[in-house]
Amino acid sequence: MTSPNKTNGVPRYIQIRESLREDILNSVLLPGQKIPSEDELALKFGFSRMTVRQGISDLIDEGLLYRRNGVGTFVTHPQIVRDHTRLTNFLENAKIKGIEAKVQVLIADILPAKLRVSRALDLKEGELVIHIKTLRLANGDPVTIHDAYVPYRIFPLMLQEDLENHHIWEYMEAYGFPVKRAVQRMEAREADEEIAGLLNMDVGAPILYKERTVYSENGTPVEFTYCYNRGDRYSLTVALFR
Amino acid sequence: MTSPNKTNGVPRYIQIRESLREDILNSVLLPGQKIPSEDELALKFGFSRMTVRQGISDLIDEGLLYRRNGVGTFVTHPQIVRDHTRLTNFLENAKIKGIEAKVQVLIADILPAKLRVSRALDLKEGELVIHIKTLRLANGDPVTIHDAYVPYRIFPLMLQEDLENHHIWEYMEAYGFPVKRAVQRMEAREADEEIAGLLNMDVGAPILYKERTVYSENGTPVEFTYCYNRGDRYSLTVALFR
DNA sequence: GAGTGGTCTAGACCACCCG
DNA sequence: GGGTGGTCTAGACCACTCG
Repeated sequence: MTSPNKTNGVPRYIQIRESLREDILNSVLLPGQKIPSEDELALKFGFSRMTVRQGISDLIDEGLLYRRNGVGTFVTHPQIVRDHTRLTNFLENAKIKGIEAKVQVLIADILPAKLRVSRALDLKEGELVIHIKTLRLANGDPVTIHDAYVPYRIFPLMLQEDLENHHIWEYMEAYGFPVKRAVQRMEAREADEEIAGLLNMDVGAPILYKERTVYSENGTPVEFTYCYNRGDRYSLTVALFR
Repeated sequence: MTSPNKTNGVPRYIQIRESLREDILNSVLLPGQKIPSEDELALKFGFSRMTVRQGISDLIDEGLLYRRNGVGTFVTHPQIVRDHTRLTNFLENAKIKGIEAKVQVLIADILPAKLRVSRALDLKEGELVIHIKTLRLANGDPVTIHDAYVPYRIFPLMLQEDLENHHIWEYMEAYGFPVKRAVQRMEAREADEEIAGLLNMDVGAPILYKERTVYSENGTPVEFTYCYNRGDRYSLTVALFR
């Protein structure tokens, strides 16, 4: 049942990784402390050093450990809120934070892409896009307006889906285009009349304006969205690496 | 001169990596295209497969390639502006974009940390922090105000440095605390009188407000900064991953 | 079944850092 | 010099995907 490269069906580098992670979470290994050397771990687990390295590398990518050449591998100080780096959607986010989320579809139609949208989605100008405009409410208060565009060619049936209770990303994954990354540009703007009306705020009040392009696993752009967020109800946290 | 694990002093996995990168940049390998299998590459370069894998893995981390189990390794569609994900500082950024940058120090003093700052920097309340307030100008126009706080305990000599022509991160690295990551929270706000005056804009105009905590390699928080960016002159681009 | 990536080994030598 | 991570080998078997 168990193949030679696994124990209990779990790859060895994952066993090492999870064992180390547990030691860190349970304060067996403390922040700043050196963990056992790769040779020691290899000996202790009875795995080869390359396998140990793979497990450690995963934790380094996660930011839980860091290596210093010629010195050792150490536990990172755990200050950082590690999430918020992740691309999550409105419904997921609300669930995590225990907020009652609601999505109201304002517009759902199909139209030819304008220049800006076609560029972002790598389409010819005028190629059809699905346009979904939504208002998002948290605990009953409007916080965000989304103007989303997705290529009709890739998702011709998107408008038949339940867009108020499921996020389009779920459907994108089902259609074979799992969402993988996004690039977003933000700036501060004043609310115009339409935005102010929908978000229930004064004209001229500050909003966080955001343009976002979302890409699937293979790099295909699958969504371009203009977002308007209430300045006083919405903040965005991101992590950057050097 | 050349050690057995290198050729021309360059590690083999880096040779493979850069060779593949060049092929992608020069469109020898096109977006969506399958690259040669790991076995083929190993044969072609005369390196072992594990070494080839290491080179490929780097490019996957960069987002240039992606693997599909049992199928192959493919070139990502190159839409994404890959940088902007990186933590860069004002001076570096300006240099890249060819903007003439200037930093004006408004305040540089030492004082006890208030609650917010002490929390972010993991200090006791009242512990000393260095406070550096700067105005940043791009091509002569003010765009950003920074209110930065760094732990006095770690960088007692920071105020002796040339803060207008060098970024504090350079000194942090020299002191053994290389900057590695940051978490920042953003929202849209209105300019108050002080901010409006310094940034040469109207009171009530939209600004992009940002709080940032910067961490060094080992996870120590080394800087906490309040940033006020002109809404009409400044936008921030970030990448997120799922 | 053929081809591909995923995992793993049991070694090896090197470069780096520290006392 | 001794310990550490960095790089590398020449194989191996497995799991997955596709035609």
